[in-house]
Amino acid sequence: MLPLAVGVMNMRHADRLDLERFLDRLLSRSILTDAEQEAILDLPAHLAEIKANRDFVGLRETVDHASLVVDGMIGRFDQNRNGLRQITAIHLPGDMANLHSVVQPQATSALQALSITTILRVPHAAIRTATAEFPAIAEALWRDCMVDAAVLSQWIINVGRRDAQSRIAHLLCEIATRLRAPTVSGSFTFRFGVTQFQVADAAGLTSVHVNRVLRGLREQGLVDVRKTEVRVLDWAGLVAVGEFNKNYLQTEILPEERLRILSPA
Amino acid sequence: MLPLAVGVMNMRHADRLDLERFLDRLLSRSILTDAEQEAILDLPAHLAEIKANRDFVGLRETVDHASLVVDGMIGRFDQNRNGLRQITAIHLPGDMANLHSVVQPQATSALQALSITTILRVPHAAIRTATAEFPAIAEALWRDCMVDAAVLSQWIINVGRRDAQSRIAHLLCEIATRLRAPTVSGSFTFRFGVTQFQVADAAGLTSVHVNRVLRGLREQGLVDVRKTEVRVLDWAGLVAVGEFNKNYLQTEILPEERLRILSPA
DNA sequence: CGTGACGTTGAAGAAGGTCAACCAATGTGG
DNA sequence: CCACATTGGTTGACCTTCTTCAACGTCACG
Repeated sequence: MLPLAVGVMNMRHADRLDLERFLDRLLSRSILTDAEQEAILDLPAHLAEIKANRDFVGLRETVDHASLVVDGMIGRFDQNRNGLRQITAIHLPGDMANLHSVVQPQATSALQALSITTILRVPHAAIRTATAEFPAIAEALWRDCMVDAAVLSQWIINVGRRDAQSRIAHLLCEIATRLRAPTVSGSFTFRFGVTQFQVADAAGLTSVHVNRVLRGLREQGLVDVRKTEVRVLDWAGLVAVGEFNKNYLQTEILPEERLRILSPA
Repeated sequence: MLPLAVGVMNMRHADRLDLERFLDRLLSRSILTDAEQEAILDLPAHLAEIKANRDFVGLRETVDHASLVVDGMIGRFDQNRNGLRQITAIHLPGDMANLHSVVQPQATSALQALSITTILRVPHAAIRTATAEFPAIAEALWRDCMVDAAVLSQWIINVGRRDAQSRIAHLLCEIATRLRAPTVSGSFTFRFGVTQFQVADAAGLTSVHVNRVLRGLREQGLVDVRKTEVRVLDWAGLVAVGEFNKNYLQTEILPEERLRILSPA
């Protein structure tokens, strides 16, 4: 029996670590008391593994849990009548991929793993119980959804008003920043695991053109995008080409700027 | 003193009517008790008139009130380094243009009136008081923000994966539907007041191309877009060209599908 | 009756898409 | 361990869509 018990212990420990990452994200913008933080870490959850290119939430499906990304990447997909696909959002480890489903359980777009991905499913029921007891948690979750919305809105200007090179550079800058990669002025590397097809779906381009643009970026000494990793060669240059300004990601909110408005601490 | 008193009465009455429109919007998706509804109708507010093309919320500005559109149209603007502008969202009468500012007061994009517009400013402080007393109000507001986010995500597939004709047709269908214009199968008309420049900024095109596409739509007998109004000639045709499916707008939620999850009624 | 904002049109060019072929890496079954 | 299939990447030739630039038209308003 011992090995099983240890296994369960490890499992619970791992869940808590992943929830901690989500909690950190909330705490970077909102203020929560110790009891509230504990309530989030105590959320029940179970791990699941999703194979690449598999929808795990279908269009118009009604879900009863939110999905915390643990490892890998998830895309939100829509498509037009010709079957042309468009990724409208990308979710990275630590993100709750469909937090909005807590108040709006019917999905308006599909969720698909971009590469093999592990998620932690958190039941809506548990989240609702926590928010009912602690309204400040609802506020923190609402605010988190609003950060996602700000990212959506940048995505619109990206596909609407930037050329292919800028667009892809911006996308790479955003992912590097959200992954908290060490964006030093020189060169650094982060894991990627996304095909050129998927980049095309995110940028609203064809994979053929993505291929050519990536070559261009490589030849200019800005980035080298490989199948498994991205090697940034000139961060400052990439930021300039992508017109990237990380302000909208709201990752660097000072402690005194964090908010708690709907109920006193 | 009488005329003044009547004036004030009318003023208060008018405010309440406008808040009622906002409340109707909330009630179409959320369940609120009589007391909660009353709390929303009692929100303090004051009218303001905005001239066309005037920013009334600047980028990175911190606001202390939300803006309910009473009449006219408001656009959310972003722009790239070359000054190319992109409208990322349009707000119509009955919409709270920056409801998200309640939990996130620093604006990540600017708000500008598209034509002469009157708004009702509702102080954050009052909204916060109402949500603190009634958490279900917070839930309804959060859900409303999520509908806006679903619209943003459709906007991405619009600019990312549709050609100019589809894109503009989709935009017109969305506005007609959100205005609750009588979208009968035949022809009907709705007020517009948006220049071709602004349509171009919304669609991620140039105004020259918008002009040509509008001519094409007119010649196909689908719509006639004038300066002051849009005359839809063949709604079904326009919907087909724009690949428009109003599901994402969530305007037709049945009473039994409306939600109230974070606190009991 | 001018002036400015908006709409309209044409000609030329650039950005990106389409089609098609081929290559490289990985995985799989015999 | 090899033959083959599959997936993703690379490249070229050609074509379409949209942009750019520039001019001119038209309507409303002071």
